Amino acid sequence: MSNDETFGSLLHGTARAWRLKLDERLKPMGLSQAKWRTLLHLSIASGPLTQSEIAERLGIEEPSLVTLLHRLEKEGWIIRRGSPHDRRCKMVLLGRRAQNVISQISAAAEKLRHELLEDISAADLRTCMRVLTQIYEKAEKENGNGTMPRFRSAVTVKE
Amino acid sequence: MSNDETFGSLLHGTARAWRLKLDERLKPMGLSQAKWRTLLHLSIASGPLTQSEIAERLGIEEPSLVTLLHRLEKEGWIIRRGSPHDRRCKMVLLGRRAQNVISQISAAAEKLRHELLEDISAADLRTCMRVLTQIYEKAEKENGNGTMPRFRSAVTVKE
DNA sequence: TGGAATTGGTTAGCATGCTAACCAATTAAT
DNA sequence: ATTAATTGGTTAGCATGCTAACCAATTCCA
Repeated sequence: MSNDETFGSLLHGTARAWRLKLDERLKPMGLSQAKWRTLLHLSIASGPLTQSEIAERLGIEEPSLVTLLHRLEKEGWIIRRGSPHDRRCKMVLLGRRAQNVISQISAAAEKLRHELLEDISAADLRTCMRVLTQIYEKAEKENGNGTMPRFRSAVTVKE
Repeated sequence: MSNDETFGSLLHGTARAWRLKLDERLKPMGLSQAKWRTLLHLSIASGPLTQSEIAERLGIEEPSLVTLLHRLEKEGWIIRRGSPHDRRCKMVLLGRRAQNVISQISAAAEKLRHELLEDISAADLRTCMRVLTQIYEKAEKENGNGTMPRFRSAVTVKE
């Protein structure tokens, strides 16, 4: 009868476990996932980003980002300044405090990824990523939802 | 340099897309994911569950469940009643309203699962589930976290 | 060019998760 | 048996997500 939600549950649970694990490690430096992901995207970008650009990369809605940025700003992680070109926009850039920990964030994320994936063969990992990408694209399609994060040609294994 | 968070991001995004898709379909009947999952677990269980049992199955903390049950109770989905055996416990059972939609919930969940997975070969799906299970177990291990949902021998494909 | 549509950001109000701190009931230990 | 520890549930307070409604600036088009 298949009344358990096997795959969805597994997918959800695994994503959650991964997130919790990283949160747990980054908590000592005062960062949650929402925060460190924001900082990481800012550091990867070439130059400051607008809020809508950040929201799009994080895959969250603008209003969610607003409060997130409020917290980050209040805690000195980022700086917001108006754009001279478009007075609607606010450019977001990394504050002093953030610049000093970006490398630690990346390192921790990478270390965790390595730990969690080390036992998995490259072939299996590729298959898994391909399947996830397929599911993702299927779920996103005809879904009207314009704020999902984009994945580049994601089938690239770095282990 | 691998400064993007490929796998974690993909995992997270896919889980999110799946969840949003189902939420979207169940919203018309007044149900969010947290709610329908609770109802489904109650319907699967043989007899009423205590709150801590539900929390464990959902993989959330007790306090999170309290407010969730409050909402469900207020809306007539469930009933809470004290246990005669252990006066600390509250038994939770499905209300009238829920009994009438359980089958629709399962059907919608199953339909979505089918849609999202239909293009994927059984072998790939098995591989993917095995990988996810491995990651899950690794992430959960030495993690002290006692409230993660348990996955049975999850490598069973139902497509 | 001047009104209409779009875009960027905000606030308000809610849903859903968390931890910390607590009470009451039960169970374990001495 | 009485105290200590554990367990089930709650409240308080916060973090993080959402939609709806809104303002202001920009862009589009007739």
